[in-house]
Amino acid sequence: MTDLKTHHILTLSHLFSKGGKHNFITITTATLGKNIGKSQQAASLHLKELENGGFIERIYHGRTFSVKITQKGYSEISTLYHLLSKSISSSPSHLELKGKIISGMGEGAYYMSLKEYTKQFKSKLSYIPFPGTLNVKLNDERYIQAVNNLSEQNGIKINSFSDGTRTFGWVKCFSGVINNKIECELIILERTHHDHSIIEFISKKNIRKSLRLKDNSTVKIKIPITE
Amino acid sequence: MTDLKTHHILTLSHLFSKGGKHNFITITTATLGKNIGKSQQAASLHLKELENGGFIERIYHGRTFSVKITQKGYSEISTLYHLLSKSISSSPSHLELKGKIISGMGEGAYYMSLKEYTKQFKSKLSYIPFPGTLNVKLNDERYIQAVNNLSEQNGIKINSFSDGTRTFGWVKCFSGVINNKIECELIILERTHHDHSIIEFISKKNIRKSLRLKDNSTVKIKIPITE
DNA sequence: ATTACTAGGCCACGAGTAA
DNA sequence: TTTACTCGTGGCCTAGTAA
Repeated sequence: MTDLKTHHILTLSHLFSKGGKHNFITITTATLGKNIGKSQQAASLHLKELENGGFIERIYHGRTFSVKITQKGYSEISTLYHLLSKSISSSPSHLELKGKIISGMGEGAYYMSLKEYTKQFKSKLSYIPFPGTLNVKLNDERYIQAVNNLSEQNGIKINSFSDGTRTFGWVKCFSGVINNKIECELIILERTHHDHSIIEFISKKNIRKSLRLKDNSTVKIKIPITE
Repeated sequence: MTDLKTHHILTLSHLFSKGGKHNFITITTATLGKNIGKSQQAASLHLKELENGGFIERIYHGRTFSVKITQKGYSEISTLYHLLSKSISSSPSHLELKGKIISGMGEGAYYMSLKEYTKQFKSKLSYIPFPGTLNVKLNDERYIQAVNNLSEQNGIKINSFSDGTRTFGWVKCFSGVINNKIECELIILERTHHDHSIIEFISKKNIRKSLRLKDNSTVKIKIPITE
């Protein structure tokens, strides 16, 4: 009896937006119904229930009435608002991945060492990566999908370039931390189309050495999401 | 089919708070049910409906699953959040009163001219009021009730004092504007207990003269609410 | 343990309508 | 016009239970 029912949220919120917190506002059940996408009868019932619950108070002028939100009504909406606020803004705003170290073909290392890339790394990441990438195999579908989603976000963009013969694609970098210790960047390559079951990292340091990682070692990567 | 149903708000919001925006989170329908104050079955159904609606996506591992909020799910919660945000914060944050000018007994004018009051007015309102109060008769129950509510808020407090013989009560001031023109303060006196059908205003200027008001003239007062 | 089906109750809603 | 009643339908929820 004390809690606000979820189907009253829109109704109460509408009264709020009309200034019902401080003033008795004049409104008909028909227009209220239209505004909350329900019937006149539903609006009438909503008000009755809100009144019984102590969320609003009414003053009648013959058939019509004025309505005002009570302190209790305010705190209910306020509570909900802060609940959502928490959920949205202070929810763990990082992506967490787990996977195992594997050996790559030295391919990533080769590309990332090209001068046109390192120049951009230097200016955009403020460091020149250790020559070599760390390859991590994601063994869980949910991590793969999560990277998939991430890859559609805007990271730090390293532009593509051409040496006259061929084109080298863009690279998107997402800052993160491996095993809570080493700062690194997850790199998404233009050439890697959809398969993110193996991901690559670059860092200022030699990650493998710093963390004493071997093939098959498990690593945990946290990537903060900023929006 | 596209809109989020109100009874799913809590469910989705809970998934959010667990970090479900960026990660696939592992959760059982039983614990989810407990968290949203519903049964395990209801939680199961909610997830099914949210999935069908495209608000979440699931990955199954045998019987259990991981769940993640989709972009669509995010924008729904976000929309609701902003709706509430608008309702709460940018709702007309002023109290509006209407009433008619009446003549007082000169009583308020007398008290408010006492030096111990004017000293405090000078320091707390930055002006010494014109000697005389404007009395306004509120003829609508809703305005009276609104003032009733207001009187329980903290305005600018003018402290009570004693001259040795008797005590002069405190005065609470609420800044406002009469007829959109003259700045003034609604004063709530300690001695006025509950009846706010007649309210009094003080101002730097002579309100009656400035606005050419006579007895029975209708005035409109706006009092901003700051919280 | 887990998810999710079925059955049944209760409640929210809209149509019709009185006042 | 207005509010708000009654009544029927549909949908949300829980209990029980299968897998």
